[in-house]
Amino acid sequence: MRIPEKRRIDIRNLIQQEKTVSVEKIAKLFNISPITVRRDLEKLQDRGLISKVHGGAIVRDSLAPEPVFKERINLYRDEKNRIAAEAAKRINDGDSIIIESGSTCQGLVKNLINKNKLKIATAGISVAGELLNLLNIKNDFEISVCGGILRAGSSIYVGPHAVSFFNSINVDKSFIGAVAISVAKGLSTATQFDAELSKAIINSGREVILLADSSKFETQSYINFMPLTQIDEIITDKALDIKIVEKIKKSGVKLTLV
Amino acid sequence: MRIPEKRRIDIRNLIQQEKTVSVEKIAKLFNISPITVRRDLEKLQDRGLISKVHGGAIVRDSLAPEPVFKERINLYRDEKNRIAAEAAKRINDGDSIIIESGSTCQGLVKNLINKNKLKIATAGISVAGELLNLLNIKNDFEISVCGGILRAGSSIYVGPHAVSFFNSINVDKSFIGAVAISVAKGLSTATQFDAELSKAIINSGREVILLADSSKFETQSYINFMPLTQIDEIITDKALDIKIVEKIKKSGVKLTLV
DNA sequence: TCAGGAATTCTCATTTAATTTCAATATAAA
DNA sequence: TTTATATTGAAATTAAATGAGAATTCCTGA
Repeated sequence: MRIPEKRRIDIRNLIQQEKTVSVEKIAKLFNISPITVRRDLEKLQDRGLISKVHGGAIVRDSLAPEPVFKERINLYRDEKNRIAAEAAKRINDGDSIIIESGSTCQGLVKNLINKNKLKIATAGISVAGELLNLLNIKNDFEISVCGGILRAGSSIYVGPHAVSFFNSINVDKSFIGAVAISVAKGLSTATQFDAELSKAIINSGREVILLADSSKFETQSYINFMPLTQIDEIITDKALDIKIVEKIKKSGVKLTLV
Repeated sequence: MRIPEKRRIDIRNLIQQEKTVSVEKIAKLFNISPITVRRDLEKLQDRGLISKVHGGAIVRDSLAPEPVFKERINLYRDEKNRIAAEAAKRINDGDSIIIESGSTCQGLVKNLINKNKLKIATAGISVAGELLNLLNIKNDFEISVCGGILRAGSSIYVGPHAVSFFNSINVDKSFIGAVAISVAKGLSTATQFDAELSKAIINSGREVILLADSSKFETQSYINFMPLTQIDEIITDKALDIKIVEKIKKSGVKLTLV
């Protein structure tokens, strides 16, 4: 059974992740004709979610004038901040933690200023930059970055080196973001690289806490890499659909709405 | 599949990075005709993103988005640029190289745009940022970053993880910078961490090329970690004292003045 | 200031992608 | 089941992108 609307959401997620995707590629991936792809893209554009361009589509803010860009950042900003602030409460002085990449996780860094003697590891390039700033103030932090291979447009290090880094460490808590979350199918990402890395990060944490705003739920990307039951706690915003809330609660995963 | 809009974004990023780019250069890099380049530049200019000038285009800085990593202030800028340009001549298409951190080495990155299929590794945080920008245009590059521990105020990753990364790779050429160079005592650094890392990088290169402006010579820092004879070639500027020149030549290390 | 050369613009032909129109199919509602 | 609505894809039309060559403008050095 095909659900066009679900496919559109997945297409949007793909574009968000890859920044630029051709019509041809989408058609092949979803097994639909180019004309249907174009119609999907048009619908997504009408909703302001992407920009349709000749040959495919790009993320909405990549070449947009300044004000639009700022607006986009403010989208879900409050939610992300509340989620990050709640997540920070789970961290005790002296903890060792992993912070994944993504804007919500990056927000968590700003909430660490009152903590002491943390050991923090990350694969996120901008998270690392943020942590480097923090280090000038909190010099009792030990900050590690995984290293690995850079991908164009990506904000994380990937590859076997990155994965083996996380395989070689154990931390009290892993804070992960997510591109797409489905109660039935678990977490999914656009590429195998991202999946491998997230898996390694999840396996390194004695406790795994997922940070995601409510828009990420009941969507899917390409590679399902982890059932939701591997997660210990999900922190999201109150806008989450009540049906999804119940499904998550039934699955046994602790859910916190802020 | 070509997406013209994606190419325009890349062109704009290139102009942001290089400040000035010629039509000819863009045409060659993106494999398009000069007339198409001009049409792209006109579109970008209409959006207020760049300024088209005779021969190419220049940045329009007023609303420029901030780079991921801050550029460092440049003393000896001309000298460093000449040294970096000369160093780039040592690199052939398909080479694997290591680029150490430091402003001279960072300048080398800007000179890689006409190379192809390079494998590049680095420990430098700003070098990595610069390479990430480059990757959007040169997607046949494979860029690895070592990872490791961050230190406040430092621009490299250090620690056993960083050292073991370089111990596990072999490259055609290592380009290293230097804090202090003495013909008699060799290279020295301020901390044991930096020394260990530089040692690993030097040992990983079949050929080791030292880039340093003339102010670095006949100075010493805290830890001597490597005799000068381990270096294959030194590239520096013409202001280097003639006595030092002779001493280096006598030591058997190839010296190039630019 | 002027000439020669380079860069740019203009016009046109070709290729490729996007849109429109129409018919068929699937899904949802009565 | 029947009807209405949405989705899909094929074919034809329209639009966009590209590059070549001629005409024009800009730049540089005498």
